[in-house]
Amino acid sequence: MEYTVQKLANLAGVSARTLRYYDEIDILKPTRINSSGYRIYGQSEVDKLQQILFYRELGVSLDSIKEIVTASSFDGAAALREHREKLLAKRKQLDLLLANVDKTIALTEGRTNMTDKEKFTGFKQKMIDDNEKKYGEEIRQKYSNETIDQSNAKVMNMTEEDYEAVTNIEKQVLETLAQAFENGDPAGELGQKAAELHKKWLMYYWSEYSKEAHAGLAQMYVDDERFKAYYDEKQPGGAEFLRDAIHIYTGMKG
Amino acid sequence: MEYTVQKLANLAGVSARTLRYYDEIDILKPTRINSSGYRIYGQSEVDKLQQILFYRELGVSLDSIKEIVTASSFDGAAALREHREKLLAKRKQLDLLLANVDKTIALTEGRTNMTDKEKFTGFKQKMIDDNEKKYGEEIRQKYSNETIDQSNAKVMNMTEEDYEAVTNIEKQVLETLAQAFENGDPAGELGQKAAELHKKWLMYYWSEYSKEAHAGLAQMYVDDERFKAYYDEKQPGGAEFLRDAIHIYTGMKG
DNA sequence: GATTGACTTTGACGTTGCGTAAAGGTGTAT
DNA sequence: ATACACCTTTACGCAACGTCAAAGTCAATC
Repeated sequence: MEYTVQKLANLAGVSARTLRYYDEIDILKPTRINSSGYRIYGQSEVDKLQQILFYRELGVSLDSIKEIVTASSFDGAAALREHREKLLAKRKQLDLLLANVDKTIALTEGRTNMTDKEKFTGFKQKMIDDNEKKYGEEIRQKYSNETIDQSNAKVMNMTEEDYEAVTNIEKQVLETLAQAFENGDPAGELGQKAAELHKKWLMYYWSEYSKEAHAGLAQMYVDDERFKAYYDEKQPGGAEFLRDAIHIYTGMKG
Repeated sequence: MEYTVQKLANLAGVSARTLRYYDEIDILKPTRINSSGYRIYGQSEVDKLQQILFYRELGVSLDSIKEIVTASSFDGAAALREHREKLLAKRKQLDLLLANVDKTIALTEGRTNMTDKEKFTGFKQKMIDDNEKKYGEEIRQKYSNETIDQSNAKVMNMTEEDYEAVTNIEKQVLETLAQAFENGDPAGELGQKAAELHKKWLMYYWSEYSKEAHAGLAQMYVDDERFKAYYDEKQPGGAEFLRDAIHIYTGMKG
């Protein structure tokens, strides 16, 4: 049985454009071109198309499908396992989004506009997510996965009062840091107060405290551009100063 | 505090390009342009960007975000509820994909290439999925959700022998249909045999049988281009013929 | 004051998987 | 002869930017 584009398209439930595109990207070529320039497909193309569409249904990219269907020696199972991991990650991400959306709906219901506090909340969440994306691997290597997940979970479960409190403490950290910076001594009273406030702030995110982790985080504030920018915003060098203060406070060097 | 693109970009953790793009699509304009043509952002822009990024994190499209942040009267909660539904649907789809991938991995493991039977399986699955996408709403209105879900579940749980059997019966349906078509009478012996075989085939997909549903499905074979193409492939008019035969077999008119 | 390096601008193409004309040729039934 | 349904290639459009490229600006350094 031979098919023109439309015939095959109807049979397979795709558009003729799709078949032309598959021809274009060398993923499925017709058996031959007839005298009028028409694409003619045969049985083996039908079979191949079935394969292609099957993988497509699984969400595999056409690029990957190309590898799978062209290289017969290609390890399809391995490709699928890899793809499976991606799907799992995607679903996890979706679950996070859903939790976030649910919470936001709960927060906004009854109030038409968001308060500053809520805006800040979203920002914090974003920072965590961004951080996870950019430095997820590094951080998850330094700390354990549980630590990170627990931190995220703790943020998710914060009450409104918690948010208020954590916002307040964060402000205090920055103010104290600014004062201490003028003073110039990380080991001084103000510097150590800033480190202590920072620990207090931290405990809204972490479920358990260790001096090592605290010192490590402080070092990250300097190494990680994002955090550095945040603490350096008022005074350049603020991140380094805070790190030094925390290292003295914890008695650690990172 | 005033920011240039990069400054604001660093603060917010996005790229400068993103900010220029947001300017371009009128979603976030700078406060002013300085004498050198530089974009200068102020505090209110920072706040607005936070809002934008927050919604973006939730997976809302920039188009929708635009509506949310520009029209203050816009019902953000309703938009989020709608978005939530989309996320749920997406996750459901993901779960289906995952189940499918898992099964495929299990099937292919140990065998390097897929057998024809398996190819067919994938194709059937694809047809079901496609059908669900294109006619999901219609069909789910005609039949109950449970009917559809059970059908899909039944397909998922078929054994290899089932596949063989159902493939065989499908072939028989088509052959008998072809013979009956030559004969010309849907009410004749062959036409009624085709209808009976079709019922037998159907029972591999449905968990319970009703004449009404069978007759309705037969009508759908004519109304639905995809199915029509399938049964019309050998003989144009095949879908209508089968419908008539089934309507006589069930004693229904659809 | 000239150079360097880090910033800024606009413009424009690339990404993914096709949808959707547009402009023209082909096949067949009436 | 004409209509109509098919086929072809070419090419823009979509979302949300990434990534050069070419050219101007700013602050610091030689």
